[in-house]
Amino acid sequence: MGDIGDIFTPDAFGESGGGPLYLQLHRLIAEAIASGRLRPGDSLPSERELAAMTGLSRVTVRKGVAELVASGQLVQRRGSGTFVAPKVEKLEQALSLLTSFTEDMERRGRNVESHWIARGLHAAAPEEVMALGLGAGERVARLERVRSSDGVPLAIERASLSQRILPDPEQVSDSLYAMLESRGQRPVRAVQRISAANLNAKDAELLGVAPGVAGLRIERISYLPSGKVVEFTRSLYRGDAYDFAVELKLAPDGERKPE
Amino acid sequence: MGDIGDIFTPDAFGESGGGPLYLQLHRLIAEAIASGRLRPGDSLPSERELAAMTGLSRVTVRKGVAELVASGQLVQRRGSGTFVAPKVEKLEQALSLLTSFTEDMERRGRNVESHWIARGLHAAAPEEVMALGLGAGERVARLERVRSSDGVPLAIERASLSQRILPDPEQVSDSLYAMLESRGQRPVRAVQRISAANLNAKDAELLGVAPGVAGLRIERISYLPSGKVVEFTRSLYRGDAYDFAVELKLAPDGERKPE
DNA sequence: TAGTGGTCTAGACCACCAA
DNA sequence: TGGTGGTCTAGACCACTAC
Repeated sequence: MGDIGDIFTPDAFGESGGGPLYLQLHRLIAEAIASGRLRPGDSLPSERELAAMTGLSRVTVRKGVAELVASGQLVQRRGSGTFVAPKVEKLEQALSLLTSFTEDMERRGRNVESHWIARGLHAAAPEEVMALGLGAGERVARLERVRSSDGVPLAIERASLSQRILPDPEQVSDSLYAMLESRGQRPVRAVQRISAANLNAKDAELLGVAPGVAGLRIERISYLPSGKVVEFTRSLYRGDAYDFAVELKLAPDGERKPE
Repeated sequence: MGDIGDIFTPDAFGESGGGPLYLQLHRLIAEAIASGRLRPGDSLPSERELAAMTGLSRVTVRKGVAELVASGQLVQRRGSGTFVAPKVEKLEQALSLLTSFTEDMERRGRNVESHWIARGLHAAAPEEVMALGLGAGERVARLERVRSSDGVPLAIERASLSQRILPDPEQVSDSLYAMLESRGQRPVRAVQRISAANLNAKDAELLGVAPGVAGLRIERISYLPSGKVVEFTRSLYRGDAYDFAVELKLAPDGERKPE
């Protein structure tokens, strides 16, 4: 037997002085994962068993486990059990090139799946009017989808384009950029803003992770050579599945801005 | 009186069919914040009061509140109460220029405070040997500090440099880059990797937020003109306080990489 | 000292999944 | 059907803060 039976014993608690009991349990599990005694896919003892093994109440066990679930290290399935989360291979992506998700994935030889959540023409929200520089009453095409690769959901993409640029959103199949290119309206420049946020319940479900897991939020506004705005896209990437890479250069003195 | 008394009534629960009670409470509070009925700095009723007002148990109230604390919307202070988190002004930073935190802040006229956590020479960790390309037995200077502006902690910075480049880490006062420049070893190029992660208890405390809040993790390796590595820095930024901005360009055909 | 959040318990019922 | 996680309760004690 060995492994799991030895990890969770009452001895590890109480006198060890390691603060609250749920934190001690948390640490115990985290260390077992880090050290490889618990490996991705392994199942943990049930909450009730864990409680019996450690001498804690089930409520306390749940609290200790909850944080590991919230940070994506454990996965819980009702009726089934608690498991060590499968390791996600981190994808590295260059951040300074204006490429589309489809192209990125194809370049590294991975397949792409898109699951449409919504696709259609709508009245513009104030945010969209601002970003796209729309006139009064102008409608927007909205493309909302989950992007996956090899069956793993990686990102939620919510794109908005003026109806003038994309009158028929239903025509977009896989690659928006391919579609735009065929219409001679592929953007050549874009500005992105990157921040981090905890995923809410809805977005977490779309990405197949627990609510509260950290996600990368990227807002992109891209432009035609003429300077006209093409798209306004808000994306949410799984924080554990993505690494964005950027190369920085020292600004030449001439480019350093005053103020 | 009005406001707060009206928000939390038993009527809002039970029959409304909105799923688990703690989620209903969560939604109730989140909406009160979003709509401005609860404003930054406002205090919520105590957990016991809230339980009495809503007819829920205190455990359930705590669970409903916990998620808002974990995502940074509420702040709890033991012995004092629960409050709506103060609004943090999001700082925007250009990601394509190789500048230091100190310079960034000065450029926008904000003061900088550094709180040293550790500063000294150590045996190199494997990760550091890799990143810095160290020889056997070579020691590293470690600089670990919390960066704040106007009293608000914004980032944790953990920098490692070869002892050859920075023999005496104690000499670094505020700006590492200023120090390097004075020694003629200012980097001119760097590569960064950006991802998102939930802050652990230790880092969260350093940044003055609740554990589990989303943070932006940035790893930077920077180089001298000669191509030699200067520093390897791992930073954690508060996800709610930072926006990194990048400009993207279409890769000219000649630069597009095969494979 | 009175009130707050932080921890912990024992026990209950439900929804779901697998055999 | 038996076991799993998901929700919920009432009550207790502690550590801390503000007065």
